[in-house]
Amino acid sequence: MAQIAQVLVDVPTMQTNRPYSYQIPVAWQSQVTPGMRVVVPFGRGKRRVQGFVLKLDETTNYDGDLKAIDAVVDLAPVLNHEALEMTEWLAESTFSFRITCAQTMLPAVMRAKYEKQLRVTAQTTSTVQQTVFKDQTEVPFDDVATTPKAVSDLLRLQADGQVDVYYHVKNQARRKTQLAVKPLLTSSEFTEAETDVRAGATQQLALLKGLATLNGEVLAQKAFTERFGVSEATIRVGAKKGWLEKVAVEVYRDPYATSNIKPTKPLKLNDEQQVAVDQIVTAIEAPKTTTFLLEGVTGSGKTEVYLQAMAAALAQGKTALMLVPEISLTPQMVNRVKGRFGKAVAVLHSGLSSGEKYDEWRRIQRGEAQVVVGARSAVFAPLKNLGLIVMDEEHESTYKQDDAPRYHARQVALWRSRYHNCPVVLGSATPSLETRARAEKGVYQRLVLADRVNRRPMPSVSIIDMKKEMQQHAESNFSAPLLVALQDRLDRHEQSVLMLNRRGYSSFVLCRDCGFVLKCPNCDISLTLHMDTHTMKCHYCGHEEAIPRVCPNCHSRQIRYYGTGTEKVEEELRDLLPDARIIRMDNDTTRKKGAHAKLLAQFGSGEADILIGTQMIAKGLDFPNVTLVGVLNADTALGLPDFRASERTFQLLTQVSGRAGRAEKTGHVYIQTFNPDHYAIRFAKHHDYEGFFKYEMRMRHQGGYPPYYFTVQITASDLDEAVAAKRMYQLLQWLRPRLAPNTIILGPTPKPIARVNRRYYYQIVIKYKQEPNLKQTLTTLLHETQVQQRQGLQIGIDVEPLHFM
DNA sequence: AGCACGCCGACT
DNA sequence: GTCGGCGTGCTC
Repeated sequence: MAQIAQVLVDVPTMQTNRPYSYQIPVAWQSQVTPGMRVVVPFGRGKRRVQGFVLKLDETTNYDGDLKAIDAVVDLAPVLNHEALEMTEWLAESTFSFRITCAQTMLPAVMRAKYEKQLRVTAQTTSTVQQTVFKDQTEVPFDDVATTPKAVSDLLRLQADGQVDVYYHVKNQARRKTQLAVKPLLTSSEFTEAETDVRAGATQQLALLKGLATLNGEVLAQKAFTERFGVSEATIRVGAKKGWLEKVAVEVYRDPYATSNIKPTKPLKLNDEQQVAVDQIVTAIEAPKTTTFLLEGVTGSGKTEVYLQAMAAALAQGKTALMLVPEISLTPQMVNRVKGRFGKAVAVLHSGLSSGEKYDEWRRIQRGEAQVVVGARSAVFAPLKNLGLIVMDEEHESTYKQDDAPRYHARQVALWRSRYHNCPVVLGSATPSLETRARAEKGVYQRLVLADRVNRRPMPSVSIIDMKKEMQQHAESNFSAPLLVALQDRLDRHEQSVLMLNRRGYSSFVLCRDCGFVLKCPNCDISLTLHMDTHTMKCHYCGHEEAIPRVCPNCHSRQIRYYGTGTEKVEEELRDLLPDARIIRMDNDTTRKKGAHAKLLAQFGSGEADILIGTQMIAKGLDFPNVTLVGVLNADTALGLPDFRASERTFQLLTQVSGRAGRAEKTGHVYIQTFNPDHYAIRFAKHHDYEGFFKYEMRMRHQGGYPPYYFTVQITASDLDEAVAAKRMYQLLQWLRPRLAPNTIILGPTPKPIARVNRRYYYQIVIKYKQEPNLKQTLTTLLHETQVQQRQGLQIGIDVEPLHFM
């Protein structure tokens, strides 16, 4: 019997990024298995932390005294064999801690919360009882230890044995239970009991009849009272008479319980779709680790291909995972999948409460759900026997996590497909260059849906040169042609969608006399005006202050807001088209849970003529009556110092164009831009992905960027700008001789937003073709910089970063 | 991370 | 002398 457990402890540092051996108490030796959470003592004090059992051993090569596991948190492993292996791989490939990776794979509520408490002991004197504990037996350490003096006093008391330090390791995961009625007699016994009750006791008779019909099954109390017309009071009487027992049964928090979803049937496929489905199904049945790139314009029926391929996986007795960008995980999308697969579907996205996420996760874990639809982190869904992984809109940057572990869901999906020996389908109308290039080389198998379902034509696109417009009209967000088109749609009772590209753009306050711009005191960026709260906010650190009435610099009253927010656009449009009914969708109006869906539903049912929004309206929505799409500022992202700016602009414009004319009415798109000749905009006008791909590949080749090179970004930040800069130059010196001669190192440069939260950021970008020792080199780097971490210097490594700013 | 240990200055 | 400041090393 294994008596030693290798435990990964919840202490995210470089030094503790390895398993520690613990003695398993005899009583638990048959119970503890790899993948379970445990509570272990760690460190010289009385600290206790949560940990994951990685493996069991008979022996250990640690020659000190082993400590023993304090508590076992789970009855069954929460990380299976696959997850444990994935932890190792993920930590190594993203340069993050194993414990962080393990926690990332689980619902947030399964992360332990720690509370340091002070407890009374037998030696506690009444004076201490009064001063420290008041009338409690336990107080939070931080409540008492407020000053250095108080801390040293407490330490003395602890040495005296007057107080005891205790760490609570709290599992936040809570199961929801419901009161239920459990019959204690058989049906015939209930029928017999009817003769025993007093004449006229109709309620009790109803209760007995009800209990008899249950045939021993447990039923929720609420359902029982409704079905049999018995009051709670009567149930209490029944419990007293020994007829029934009130029990708590576990229930899942089902976020979609009240929604009424109609079952859907598979649609008839066109030839291209059929070819795609056949190829994928062949790979599922083989089974074979194949990566498909399903390339299809908006409206070409990619989703139907996914659904039918997923159905094939289920038919094989396997499971299916479908990843969708957070933003397109709309009720429409969920309903479509739930309509096809019903109760087999679990949904995971950020809109769920933490309890709902936990319950959905458990349904998957227990094998009660065979289909998972979800955003980025759903890629870790504990599905067993995976038959297919689908990643819709694979080019979306939300698939990359911005903080540690900085993983890309696509990489995780590919890893899992190798583990399960199953195909992956990457779908997009505008694949990322990396993916499309791999398809070109034959690494991925390309499937193309060139036709739109029903042969609908693509919308026509007009490019409007805003430089010319500005010369002719006063400063306005709306060009003359766009306004005419909007008025025309109003007259014809058709709907319009207007998109304001917020990337690289914001409304800030500027003094027209001295040019002063109000900036965040902590960060290096201008504050954004929020009319809803009447404050200036920093989008990076959350700093908030009042809107200035006079310029803080020159005291002029000519301080105005500048730039464009959705609110300002809405205001202007109400002026220009007073009769139009307008709905605005942005972070402010959709913050509340369900607001997003509600606004879309309003627009869908024709309660408004025009929908104004940010990027969030570019995806997933499909309204047949929308015949006009306007992009107010196509090129704000083009000015950003990022080699992916063109790619993002092209993708966004193509995507938003797809919102026009999805039904029998043809659509028209107006793109307002200051760069009408930019290739990203020209190719978007002609819906020419191939043209864009070829052109952009040439640009990437010239610039030495992905997919021709791999990239790694190293960031250093410090409260002192000079320290951050100096360390980065030292790092460059250290790095250069360790890397191949043809590897390019860019920087160090201050990040475009150099200061965030009072810290100064510097970055180095490594571009390489072949660096077999890179992993080792960077790991060494992390180990060597950990000493300086104490002094406040933070080092971050991002493999294949998506944002270079 | 969080804790103990150890080495220096300024106080009862 | 000792209290407590912080730099350093270690956690099974």
